[in-house]
Amino acid sequence: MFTKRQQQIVETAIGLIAHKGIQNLTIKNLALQIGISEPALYRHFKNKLEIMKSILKYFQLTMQPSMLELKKEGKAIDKINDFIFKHYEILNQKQNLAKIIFAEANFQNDETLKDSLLLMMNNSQRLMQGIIQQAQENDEINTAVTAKNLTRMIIGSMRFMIIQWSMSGMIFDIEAEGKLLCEDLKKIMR
Amino acid sequence: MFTKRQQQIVETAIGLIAHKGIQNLTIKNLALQIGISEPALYRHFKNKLEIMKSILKYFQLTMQPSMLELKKEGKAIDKINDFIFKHYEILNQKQNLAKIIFAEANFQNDETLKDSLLLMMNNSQRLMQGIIQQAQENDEINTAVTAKNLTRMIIGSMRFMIIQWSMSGMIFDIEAEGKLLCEDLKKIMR
DNA sequence: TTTTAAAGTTAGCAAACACTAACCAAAAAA
DNA sequence: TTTTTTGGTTAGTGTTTGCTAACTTTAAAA
Repeated sequence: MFTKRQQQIVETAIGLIAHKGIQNLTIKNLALQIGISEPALYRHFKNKLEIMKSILKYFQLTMQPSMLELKKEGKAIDKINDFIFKHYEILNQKQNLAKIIFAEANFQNDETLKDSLLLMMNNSQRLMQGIIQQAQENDEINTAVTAKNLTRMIIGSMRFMIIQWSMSGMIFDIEAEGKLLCEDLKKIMR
Repeated sequence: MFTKRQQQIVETAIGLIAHKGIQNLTIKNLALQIGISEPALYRHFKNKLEIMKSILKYFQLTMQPSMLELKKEGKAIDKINDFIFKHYEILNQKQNLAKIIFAEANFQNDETLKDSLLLMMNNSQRLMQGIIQQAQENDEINTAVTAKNLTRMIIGSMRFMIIQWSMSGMIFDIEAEGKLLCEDLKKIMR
């Protein structure tokens, strides 16, 4: 998928955006940070847009393990529980990624970027909603709240917690706090 | 607070960011859109950073009516209900603002911007959490879920819905959908 | 009526931007 | 061993960026 150098470039790019926003991602800064010249970057990526696209691809690859939790066999509640845990575990390991994964604004300048981000967002939302819907039919999850809104509460609260975490300078333990959130989410699902 | 021209500049700037991200907000684009020359802009704002700061001020002023709903006297559930309704009503009227109000990434390039955005975010969160906490003590709201996490679910689901709305091209009726979300949020609070 | 201040103009500047041309060294393939 | 490919380099391109100098018009104040 990515060569070692390409992965380094993508990860450095994510770091630059995480630190000072998309306007901080310039070819010059990227080359400087890595310690090679600007033209050398173009041996690994056609242009800046391709780097941006690769960041999204990197998102997808990195978050795949947590998505897979939702695709396993088993009880809906357990799948959602494992999804949340995996999610926070990964983002705790890749904190720069946590800072920009929900910053859709960074990918608004190009239509193809915007579209593929929307696709990723819709995929996870649809998957979660499908699981909840089915579990509601099986009487595993409370039907008082619609599947759509329950999905919004779960994903929304997860996202919001991650944003609070990254904006506050990662001062709290996201995995511990995520565990507590997960417990409370289970309560409203029953 | 703002002169007419300043307000026009701020609103146009919000429109530019909403349309193609922060990288689309340039002095040239701004002047072009308004129909004046670039140097004319500098008669109204010292520099670009002051325009960015004014966008945040404009946020605050615009969302004040919905914040005030939380400061009224009355039942917690009613206050939260009115807060949600007002929120969606305002953002439905100012759709460009809806597109960027939760796009924290746009204000990451400057420390002072980042700080004042964090302050605004924390304020609304603290206010909401305080109301819920008190209502839990009065047995008005269910204590099964902690006030902190209930706040995350409410604000998180609201934010997520607005992001879905703006990214999907505003294809659904946010006020109607917000009403349904509000009903479901009330259910989990009881 | 004269003076002053506010708000506009054209022309242009230095720095930053994404990217290219041309060349070179080292490693891999033939 | 020769050839080709890969991944670097220095130097430089044209364009865009935020912003300024200097001048002009319009309207309010004296």
